[in-house]
Amino acid sequence: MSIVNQLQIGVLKSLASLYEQTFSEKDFQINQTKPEFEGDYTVVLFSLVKTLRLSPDAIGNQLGEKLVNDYPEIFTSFNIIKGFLNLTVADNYWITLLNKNHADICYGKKALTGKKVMVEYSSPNTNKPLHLGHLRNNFLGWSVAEILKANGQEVIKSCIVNDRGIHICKSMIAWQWYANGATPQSTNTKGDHLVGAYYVKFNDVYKEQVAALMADGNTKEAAEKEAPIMKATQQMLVDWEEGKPEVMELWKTMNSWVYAGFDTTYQKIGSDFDKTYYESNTYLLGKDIVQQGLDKKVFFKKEDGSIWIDLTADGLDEKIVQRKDGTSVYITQDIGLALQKYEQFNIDQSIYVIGNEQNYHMKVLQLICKKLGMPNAENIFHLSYGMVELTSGKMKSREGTIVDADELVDEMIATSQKLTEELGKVKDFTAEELKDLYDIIGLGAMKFYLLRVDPKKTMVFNPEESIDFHGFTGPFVQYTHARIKSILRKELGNGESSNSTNEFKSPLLPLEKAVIIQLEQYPTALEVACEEHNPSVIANYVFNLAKTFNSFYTEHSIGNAETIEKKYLRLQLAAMTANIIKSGMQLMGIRVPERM
RNA sequence: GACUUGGUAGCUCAGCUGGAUAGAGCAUCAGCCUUCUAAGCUGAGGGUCAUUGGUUCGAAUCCAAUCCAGGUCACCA
Repeated sequence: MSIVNQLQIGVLKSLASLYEQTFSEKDFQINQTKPEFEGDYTVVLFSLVKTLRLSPDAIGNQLGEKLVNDYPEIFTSFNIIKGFLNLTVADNYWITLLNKNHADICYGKKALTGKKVMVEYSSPNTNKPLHLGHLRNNFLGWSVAEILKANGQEVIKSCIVNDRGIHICKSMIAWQWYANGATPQSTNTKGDHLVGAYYVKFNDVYKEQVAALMADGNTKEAAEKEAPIMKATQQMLVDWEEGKPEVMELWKTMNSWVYAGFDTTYQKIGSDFDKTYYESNTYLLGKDIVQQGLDKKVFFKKEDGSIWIDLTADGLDEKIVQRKDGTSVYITQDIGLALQKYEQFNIDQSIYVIGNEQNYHMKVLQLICKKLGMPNAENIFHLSYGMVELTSGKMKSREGTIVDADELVDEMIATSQKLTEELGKVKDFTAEELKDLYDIIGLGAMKFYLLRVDPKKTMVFNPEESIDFHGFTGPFVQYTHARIKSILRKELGNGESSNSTNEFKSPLLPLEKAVIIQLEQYPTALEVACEEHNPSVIANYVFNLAKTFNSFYTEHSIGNAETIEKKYLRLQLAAMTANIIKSGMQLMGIRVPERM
């Protein structure tokens, strides 16, 4: 149990016995004591004043007295300043904590809860390569999945691939017309980039054709409809739905190129999935549900035969669920897939990592599922994240300001290589070790940069800032880890960590204590990150821990500590810091090097 | 227009279930490498927490209104 929890319980018990009144944790607040005051944790007394009709000083004195008396192994002294009861936690409490947990690489992780969750993320389209926005999505989804696991949940990572539809046909037509049979092999191009290039080509040609038609006197609408390349694309979609062999073959071939490209990227960035859905398999799902919905009178049919749901009573609009020609729309297959997920995997919760532009759509989806009486419909959770913008504004494909994922990854790795070479600290590494190190640092910097911001918020990607490896960055944290490891190697060899059960007689120094207090908070940070589905909680935690440790590190020597007891204490402290840094960074998919 | 999210230092972001003098990184300035890795550390300057009003012993935090910015409101996905 965390120290804050223990204090909470202690205060509750003390209040009950002192005043014969029952309180709840919400009746008072516990904060970490501000550095300018003496003490470690603070109980804010104001909120108790009214109900107890006593002065803050009186309450504080009685409460402080009782706590120190009843829990001598935890609290050693207290002081009261202006309604704040500051308690000092016993050195022994911290030392015991260190002794017990310094070598535990699972510190903070929770036992299995039995809860089963699916996290869907990534959701790429097979007509263009991944970009910066996908990276935020991937890192977020992956990290949230790991955070849930660390909190004892069973997680299935899933991905829905958007592999069909008019946009896919666009790149297919353009390839057919202009590629002369070019393949990834013949052009030495990554498959997803090759296909993406023809998607761009489509748009260029389309624009030209529309302009030409308008010059001939057509209206804009007519021109957009009549442009030959668009007509051909629409015909191709019809052919695809009918399963016309040559179209299917082209579709399969081009998709296979894209998948090969995606695989390379996913492998590089460390994204993986337990289950992949393909829209070409799921787009017909949900059709029978439409009929059920009609029977249940959740849906209604309009005169033209289209089927709708009326959500106006819930403050939303009417929404179509099936076209008049009987074909299903986007939301229909989403309903079908949502149901399938629950049925196939028997999950308790379904998390969708999708951009906030789809907030309305996801609200509608959940509401429809509820109205249909689907089990667990209330456990559909949209993890809505903000867009990534550039310092110059939004990414726009038309203006060529899309930041390509592969290029960005390469650039980050190149930067880490350059910096590593300049610093020249790992000259004895083999070529293989070096390559691995550049990956660790470059990818670590990128993931940290994208995960350190609250997912809900729109964030700005600044290229110069992203390749700065100082301050609030992944490499800073990695560096702290490497420095600790270097000490541990020197002091302990490659053997076990220090596990001496010395009695530490000298009091903890402020910086020693500051580090241990933060170590103690890791389990709480894990819980918060889980509840909020928010990896930035971990990023901030791990950064602050590293910063505190670095202050300690420059001020006090570990190898040449004042006494042998101090040396062992500090070795434990360093080891535990390294373990937690490693564990926290792992939750974000970031590796930490032994040296850098 | 309706719904929705946001507005905190020059920039990027924490803090938001109300508590002590609002924090961090970058940038700027001044220092610290013959002792465990300087990708580090110490310090300085920099704020009308969008505005106005309300609730409260106490408001960046809660409520209301206003201003500004983003998103959505498709028989697109």
